Amino acid sequence: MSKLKEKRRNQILIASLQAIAEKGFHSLTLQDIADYAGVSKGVTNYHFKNKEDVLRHLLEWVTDKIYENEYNAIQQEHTAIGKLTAYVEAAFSTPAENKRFFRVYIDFLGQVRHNSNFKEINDKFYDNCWSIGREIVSLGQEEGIFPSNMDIEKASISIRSLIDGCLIQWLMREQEDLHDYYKTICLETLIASLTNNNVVNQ
Amino acid sequence: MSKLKEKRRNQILIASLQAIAEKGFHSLTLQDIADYAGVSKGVTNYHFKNKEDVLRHLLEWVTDKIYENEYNAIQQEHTAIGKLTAYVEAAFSTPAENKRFFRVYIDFLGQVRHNSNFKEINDKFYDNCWSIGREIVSLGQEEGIFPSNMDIEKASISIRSLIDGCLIQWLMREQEDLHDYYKTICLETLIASLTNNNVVNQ
Amino acid sequence: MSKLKEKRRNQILIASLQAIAEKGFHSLTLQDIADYAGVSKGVTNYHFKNKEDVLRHLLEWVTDKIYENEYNAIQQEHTAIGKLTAYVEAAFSTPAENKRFFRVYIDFLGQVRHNSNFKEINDKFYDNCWSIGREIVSLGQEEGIFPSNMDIEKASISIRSLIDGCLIQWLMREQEDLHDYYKTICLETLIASLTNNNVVNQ
Amino acid sequence: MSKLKEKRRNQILIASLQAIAEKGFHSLTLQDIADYAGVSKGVTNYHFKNKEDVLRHLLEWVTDKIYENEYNAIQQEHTAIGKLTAYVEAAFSTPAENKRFFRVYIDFLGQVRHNSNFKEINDKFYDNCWSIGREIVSLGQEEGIFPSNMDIEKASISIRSLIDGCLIQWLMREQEDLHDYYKTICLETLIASLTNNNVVNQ
DNA sequence: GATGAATGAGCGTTCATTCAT
DNA sequence: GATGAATGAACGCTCATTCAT
Repeated sequence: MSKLKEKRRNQILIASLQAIAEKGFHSLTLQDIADYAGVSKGVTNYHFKNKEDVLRHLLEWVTDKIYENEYNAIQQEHTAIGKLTAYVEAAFSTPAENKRFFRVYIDFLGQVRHNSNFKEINDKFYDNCWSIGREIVSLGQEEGIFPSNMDIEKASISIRSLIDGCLIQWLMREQEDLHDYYKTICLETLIASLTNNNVVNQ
Repeated sequence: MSKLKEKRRNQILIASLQAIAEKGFHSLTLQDIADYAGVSKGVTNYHFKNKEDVLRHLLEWVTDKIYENEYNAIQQEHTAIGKLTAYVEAAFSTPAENKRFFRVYIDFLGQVRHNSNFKEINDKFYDNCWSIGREIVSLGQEEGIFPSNMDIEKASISIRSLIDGCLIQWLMREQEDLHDYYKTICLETLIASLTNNNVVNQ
Repeated sequence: MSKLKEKRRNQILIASLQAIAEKGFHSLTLQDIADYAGVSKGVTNYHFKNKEDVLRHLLEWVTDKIYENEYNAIQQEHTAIGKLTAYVEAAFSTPAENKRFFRVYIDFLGQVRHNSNFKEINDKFYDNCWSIGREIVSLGQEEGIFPSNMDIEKASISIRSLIDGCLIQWLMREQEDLHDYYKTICLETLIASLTNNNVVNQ
Repeated sequence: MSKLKEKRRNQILIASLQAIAEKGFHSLTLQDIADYAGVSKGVTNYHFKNKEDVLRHLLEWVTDKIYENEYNAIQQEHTAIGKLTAYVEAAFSTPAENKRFFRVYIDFLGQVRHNSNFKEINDKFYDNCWSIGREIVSLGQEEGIFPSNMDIEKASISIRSLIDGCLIQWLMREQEDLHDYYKTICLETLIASLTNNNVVNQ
């Protein structure tokens, strides 16, 4: 595929992201995408097989972006707590960024069970998230601040679950000023659960 | 409102629940509702203002059901751990029940930000959930198994976040056999985070 | 199916027939059908599965009408030549009627190879036509005016082929005044071929 | 027009013929033509005014090909029956060739009445066919095997009608193995009708 | 000469909503 | 109370045509 075509496709994906972020997943029309991209109605179908194809690529793009952002963040830190903090910071990002990306992601969740392509992409996203969790937990165990008998798989699953759960609850409440509050809750709860020596996650 | 009218409305709501559980939120048509309810197409519009009105009542009904179920469960227990366990057990319910109710609830989440009625209902649901959390955390502090300086508000928020996060991740993976696994992870993580004496949730 | 529904469906079929007769098969839109039927655009899809379903029923209706008309005509006569004459007369009908029905039929022919439903209906039409031919040829042989060793199958095929060939050529020339001329040619050629004692159709 | 231009136009016409033969007249797109011709999408509009212009030239090309083939065939023979046989042989050609050319021709028939250009081309084709018929009938009368009082115009019209009628019926049945059967029926019927001394075509 | 990205009118189809019965 | 026929706006999608390169 040519550079130009690739650029056009990205332009359409970004337009779709913006359109969904503002108008919502379910009311998204091809006309919306065209309008946000500043092109004509037919362009989307010219560059993508169909609307579902756009959404699939968008989900992949969004989850990749979220993961990359989080992955890069934890690489900057070299302690378990440092990485964990960076992870949560990256996941929460800023209120604006979060709405732009994570809100669109939530819209996709409802579609996962109706679209195996979406499910596949989400499964990959989970895999990526768990790998971040494993990296943090392993390091914490090496550092001796996390119990050595802690089940890494379980822990990484619970980390992502709590992050998603907190983000969703924050987003649903639509109070931007609670952003820091939820971020703190998320991080504190993670630290508490991971550093408990009466660990049950075994 | 007459008993008959009330009965008809419930019949329609249950039919809608079933229809969404099987066919999905976005492909739900009034014809579907009528088919599942075994009535004619016009009935829905006769008993509800419009489709959105049905969905609003359904969301209310579903969140009430989820809450009631969880509330009743914790009333059976009289220790913090007992109540917490009962809470998670009730939230996870059975795979089938969970799909029936929580999957529909996830479908609604994407709509919350576009519909203030939906948001209001979800806010009420959160309030209810937090009250369950508060009850458990308070009792745990009285029992002395949870740190006395733990922030009850934060703890109750984190409890619900983790439950929702775990449920969503489990549902998205579509592997029924992981139901117990996720339930265990959820409960163990909650206990670990709540019983940590190096508590940071303060 | 109720009487009323059946009536509506017929109304739509007749509207489609008229629309195709005037505007052509390929430019026919659901809006055209609605306009000709004097109803709204959605009606067609309410009473038929889709556009193709309308066309299928229309082809069946048209071929049935053509056959019935021809069948009834030959029942009025009791000699081979009388029946043959009646057959050709009925097939040519009047210029107006012929345009209304046979022109639409020609439009369908191009679709037969792309639609097995259409092919099935056309095959049935051919079967019906051949049965008329067989009846005439058998009677002619009994009367002794057609060679007794004439192959009835072949003869009935050639009869319908000539009728269709003449009708198509007449219709393509779009000279209404040639209607009688072509009808005469068709009948004379049929009689000539069927009464030739140096018969080769054996 | 330059040789190159002429060559390109022929390339496009042949590609169109192939595309229609395989995909059908109504689903033919300019993209199809480009694909079959192995050129880019814009080429067709560069060498032809528009799509209809391509089809017009294609119809002309196809009818000319059919006629030429038939004309050349009868020039090889020198008796009426020989020429008639050669005519029918040429018209039926082989199953594959017939599908390639005559099936496309049938697709055009439905358009004739909506496009005066198409009609003109078809009228010319009929003229050519009738001239073949006249040549055969005249020779047969000279040879004394066809009645001298036979109407040459009528006879030539009936000859082409039967040929087209038989070809269409054979094509519609989509049974390749009936090719010889229909060819035989066509020829035998023609001979029977033309050699009948009780001739009515007068 | 040739390309193929872009356009936008127009298609078939869906479906919430209305309303006569 | 209940029905379901009818409506028509709005959707995803196709494709002939245009035109900058």
